[in-house]
Amino acid sequence: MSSSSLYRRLRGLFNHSPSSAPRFNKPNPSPPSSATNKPNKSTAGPASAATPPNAERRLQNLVKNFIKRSESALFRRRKGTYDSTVRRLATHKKFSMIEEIIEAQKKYKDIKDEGFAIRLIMLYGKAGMFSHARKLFDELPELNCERTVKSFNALLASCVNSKEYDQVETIFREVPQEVSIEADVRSYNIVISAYCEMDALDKAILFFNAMEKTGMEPDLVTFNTLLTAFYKRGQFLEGESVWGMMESKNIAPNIISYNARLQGMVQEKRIQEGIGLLAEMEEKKIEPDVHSYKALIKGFCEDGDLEEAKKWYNKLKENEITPNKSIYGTLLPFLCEQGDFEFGLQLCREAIDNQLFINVAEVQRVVDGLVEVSKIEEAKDLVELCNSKNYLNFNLELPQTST
DNA sequence: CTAGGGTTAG
Repeated sequence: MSSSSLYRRLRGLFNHSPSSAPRFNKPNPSPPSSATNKPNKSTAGPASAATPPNAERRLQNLVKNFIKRSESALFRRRKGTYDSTVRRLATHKKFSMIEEIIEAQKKYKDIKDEGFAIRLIMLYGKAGMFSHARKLFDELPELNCERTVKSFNALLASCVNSKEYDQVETIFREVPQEVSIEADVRSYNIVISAYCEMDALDKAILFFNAMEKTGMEPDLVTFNTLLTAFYKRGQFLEGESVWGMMESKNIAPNIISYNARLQGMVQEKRIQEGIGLLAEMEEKKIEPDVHSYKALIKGFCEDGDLEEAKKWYNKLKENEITPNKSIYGTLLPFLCEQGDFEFGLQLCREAIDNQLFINVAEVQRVVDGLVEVSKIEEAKDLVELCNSKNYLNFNLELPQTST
């Protein structure tokens, strides 16, 4: 099938769908729109729900230390520290502190490096402070920082990260003209992913088509964005269309593409096809990962097939993949439902070995089940094991038994 | 600077 007929097919799908007006998600619940922090509610009354004084002081110290430490050039390369500090401040809605930290970075020569500037723009975006991101972007020339499509993309991504969805299109359309920058494939990908996040897949496809019309070639990321969006929402046929389009363009799917399709197949109850897809991945030397196995395990759990679910869990282990919390979260309730508490016990022990945060209710269910089948010693061991782990913060108890 | 992902808060 030619690529253009696939395009028509896909477009057709959308023309006939009950296409609705673009739906914008609610704006960020607390987008700081001005440069100043809102005064705390605590001023309105006695010690209420606002940041407690101790926490407030800790955060102030955090900011002070951060600014002090950022005098060191070595420190300024530590992206992770910047990320985690801003994330922490953002969860406490300390936007003026974030501004303080980021503005303090502008006095270092690093700001002439576009990469550094991009990091700061992205930090504002992740904190939900898009207007600050925009301001910094506008200031780059006077800070002697070269401004290319990369910082434009950072600005656009910040817009999406701050969930200022209604601004994305305007930014995409207007900023390049204002500053003589040309959008690239990444710019398009960011806008497409924004539409997908908004659940406006019809707009995503329209934009995808528009992109093609300008002669811009979609890449692997473009396709993965669309594949994930369709398959995740159970629009399997549309996903398959996109997959076919990707093939016709000779873009080789990677693990992300395959996992998206695998999840789509499982959702469609086409588990056997999914197993076939996993085999295809292996043939192509794209090693299935924890998410690939998770898809199959989930499928078999939903199918009530205990043997197959356990089988795929064992295959995951054979391939030396470390299960994550989602594997246990999928399997444990199912094992309890099926009365396989021994296997449940084994999984709990493993999860704890791996220091995973498992769900207390799930573990309690295993404990109760073990007692029900008179495996009192095992139940007791599990209770003690869990309660002894500080990180879990559990306080499990053995259910009463009639002796 | 763009794609998925079962995550603490400090």
